[in-house]
Amino acid sequence: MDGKSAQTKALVLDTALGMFRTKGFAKTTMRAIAAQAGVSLGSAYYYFASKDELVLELYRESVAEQRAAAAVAMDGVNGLADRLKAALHAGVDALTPYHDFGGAFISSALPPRSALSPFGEASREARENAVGLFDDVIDGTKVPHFLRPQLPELLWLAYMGVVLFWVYDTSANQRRTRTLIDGAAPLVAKLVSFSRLPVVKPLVEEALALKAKVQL
Amino acid sequence: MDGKSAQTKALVLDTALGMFRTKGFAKTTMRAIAAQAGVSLGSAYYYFASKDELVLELYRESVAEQRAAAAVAMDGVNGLADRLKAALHAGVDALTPYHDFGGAFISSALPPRSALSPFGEASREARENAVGLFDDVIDGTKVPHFLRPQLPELLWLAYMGVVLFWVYDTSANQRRTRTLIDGAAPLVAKLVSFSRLPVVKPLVEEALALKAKVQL
DNA sequence: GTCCATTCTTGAACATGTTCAAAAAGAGTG
DNA sequence: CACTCTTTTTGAACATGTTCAAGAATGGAC
Repeated sequence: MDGKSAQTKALVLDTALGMFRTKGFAKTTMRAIAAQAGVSLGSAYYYFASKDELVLELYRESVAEQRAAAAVAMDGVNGLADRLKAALHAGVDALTPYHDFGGAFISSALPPRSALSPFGEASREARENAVGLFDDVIDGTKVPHFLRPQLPELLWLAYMGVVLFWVYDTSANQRRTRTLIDGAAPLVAKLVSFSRLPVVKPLVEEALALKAKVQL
Repeated sequence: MDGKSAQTKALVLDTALGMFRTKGFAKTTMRAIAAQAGVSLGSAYYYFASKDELVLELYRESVAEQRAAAAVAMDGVNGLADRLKAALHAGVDALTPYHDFGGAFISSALPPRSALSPFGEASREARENAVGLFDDVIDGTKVPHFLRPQLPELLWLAYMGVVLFWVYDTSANQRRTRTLIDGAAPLVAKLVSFSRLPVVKPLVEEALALKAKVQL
């Protein structure tokens, strides 16, 4: 963990991320990463146990980028619908460079055993960061208090769905995803606001109870 | 496509599926499949272009099993909640042998480019079968007619979510998934029935419109 | 039966993620 | 410096999915 080794690790990581961005995930070979970084294949594996671990770093970086971009985009914006819209668009914007290898990412990320799994231990920090993004979204909006504690996580889950949709979205500039965001954000906001109504509230409470009961 | 070749193909497939079930997906090698089936590696690849294609067959088979099992389980059961519950439990039951390599399956299945993608062309037949399952579920229950055409596909989407949850569910016998089904089925039924109410209906209609607008 | 085209079979070769034992470099101790 | 222990580096070796060119088997046309 000394100066020298930390430098090498960072060098390998930067090289890898750069190559992922330009060549895509599958086409970027561990050998090529090592060569370009000027270290041996074995050295690359000394610092990163697997190619997936490299992607995990990318994931962390991307989550941080998304949160930062979302914070900027929401600045001065009021109301849940608009804040949500701004945050999601900013998030997707930040993801854009990775669209081409989104499939590969999902393939590595979703399997439960994977270190990358958004639900797993290794990515807890990143996940908390991502859920925190939706804390930021809610911040300063009116949310029924019985919903408040669970809402960020629910929104994060929904966002995972949006990201999944985005991965599949081959329309130019992912326009369909934009349409989805523009349509879904006001819907979610209405749903949240309607959750106060006597007809709806029990339903929502039942759903929340189920979520708690079923939670990992 | 003659007698002989069809036989060889079926032999390879059966061998593969059997080995997937007993050894798991990752541990089952193309070489081992070929050897056990008594053909050369190249021959196996003559019939199946990739290991994934083998999994696609497994998927097709499994969907058919799920639908059949669900039909039996729903026999004589009335009401959306109960029919849904029965169908989902039967579906998950049919999936049980595959739980161990669910992760591998997802990893192969979800990437958009994959022949296996549940949303892709190659699996259209299986998907239609799966959506048809939820046609069976609705059959004979009271559903608001403005919802009726879209409901099977929506339920299928939700079911995809349940399956994803199931893949991650490491509790004994996937008990958490069972809990989820038992809780979610009545919720969905209530939601469907409430969708008639004047407060809720516009929301649902907006959601349906968005779905149509965004659809692939 | 002979010939040709198609279908099927084969195993070697390839690419790439990963492992590992050995060696080199570094750091601390006397 | 000499010795030892740890950290780092290395490239060969391995496993496995996949490709491919060459050959064998098959089936029809004449």
